[in-house]
Order: sequence, then structure tokens, then C-alpha cells
Amino acid sequence: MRGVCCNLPRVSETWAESRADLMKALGDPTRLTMVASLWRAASPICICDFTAGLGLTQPTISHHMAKLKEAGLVESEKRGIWIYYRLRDKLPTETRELLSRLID
Amino acid sequence: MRGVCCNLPRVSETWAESRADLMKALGDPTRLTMVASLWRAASPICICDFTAGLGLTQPTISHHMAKLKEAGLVESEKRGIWIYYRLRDKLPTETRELLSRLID
DNA sequence: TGAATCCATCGATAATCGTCGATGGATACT
DNA sequence: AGTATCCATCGACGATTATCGATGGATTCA
Repeated sequence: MRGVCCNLPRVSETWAESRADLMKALGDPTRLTMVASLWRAASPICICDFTAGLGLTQPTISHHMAKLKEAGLVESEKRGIWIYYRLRDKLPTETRELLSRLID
Repeated sequence: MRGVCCNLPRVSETWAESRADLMKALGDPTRLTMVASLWRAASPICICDFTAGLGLTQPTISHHMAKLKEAGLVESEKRGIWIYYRLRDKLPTETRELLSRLID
């Protein structure tokens, strides 16, 4: 009876791994909110802004931001006491379009 | 010094919750592979196909499929012994376009 | 120099998640 | 009736994750 089963379309394993990592980075309400904020923000945002706005502690926000950075979504720049975060400038086109569909 | 901080763009909490749920559903390599397969497949696919193709046990595949169904990505139809799965027919346009950007 | 602010990192804890084996219901074929 | 296949669900286990408090480095300002 096994012969009845169709064969699956081929999906690359490395593709699935890397795209799932991106989805995982976006798969938390706090991180998604942070990305949406950065997407819409006119100017870069620092950790303390999120801490104040999202009702979470500074280590938690910092931890989430590190994950976004690790996923290649975000870049930072230190200026005085603050570290300003913004969406990565050279975001791959597919990722940028995906975010556009997701957020706009 | 708190006055230096900009104020965050407003992001809806319910929006973040629901979109993060969708991202979470796509945030696992196995599930993403399953979605990509269904996206490309000419005809519906049953659990045993994935079990055979992905090297995971039947309960695991079934569990992942349940999550995709709960996320509203997938619908099923029972035919004889088999339950055939396909991408949901009435997928919201935004979701369909997002998947298109993600997979194609 | 001393105090204050911003932030990353560490260690801990509770919750969630991915995976499996076992079980049982449903359907089909003999 | 008996056997075989497909599948959902349950219970368990280890791994990952989200969160926090505590700590310490860096920078600014008095």
C-alpha cells in the first residue's frame, strides 16, 4: 500500500534551516514588536526606549535584541552612553520584502 | 536624561501576538519544510509521505501538522485510510503573499 | 574623583517545545 | 472475524527559551 503515496516535492534542508531561523527570530511577540518599531521608526532606537515602552526589564530587552542581531535583522551603533539600534541597512531583498508583507 | 529617548512607534499588541503565532508556526525546519512541500505540491499529501520523507516518526509529523492546522495554514480531508493535507484554500491574502516571499 | 546612566553578560528558574514509544480508533482487504 | 495500515492522542523526557536579579564595564557630568 505504500505505493499509493505520492512523492514529496524536494525541499532543501539548508534552506529550511536558515529560513526557519529567521522565522524563529520573528516568532516572539516582544521581538516582533521591536522589529515593527524599528521598521517604522524615523530614527534609531536604544534599549532603554524599549524597556520603558514594553514593560520588560533591561536584560530581557537586551537579550531579545541580541537575538535579532544574531539573525541579521538589526545593527547597532554606539553613541556616548547609548547604543542605537536600527534595521540592518543591507538587508537582503527577500527579507526586506518579507518584512514589508508582514508589517505593513 | 530620560528625556533624550525618543518615543516608540506604536505597535498593536494583538497584532504582535497573532503575527508572532504565525511566525512561530513557521519557525521550525520540519514545519517549514512541510509548508514548502504543500505550497509546491500538485496534489494533497498525507502524513505517511512526510514520515517517509523527513526521517521522523509518525507522532512527530502528526504533531507538527496539528500545529500548522492550528495556525490556520493547513486543512485536511479524510479519504479512506488516509487523511490528505493541503494548504488552506481561503488563506488570507497577506499570509499567501508572505508565504510566496518566503518560499518562492 | 565620585555619582549616575546605559548596556551586555552571567546564573537561575519556570515554561514551552521537539521528539519518541505506546495505545486505540477508523477503514480496508481477505 | 481477523489482519494490516493510517493516523490522532497521551505521557514522558531532554533541550531550548523567556524572564529576572545581580554584576561590572563604559561613558558622561559635576
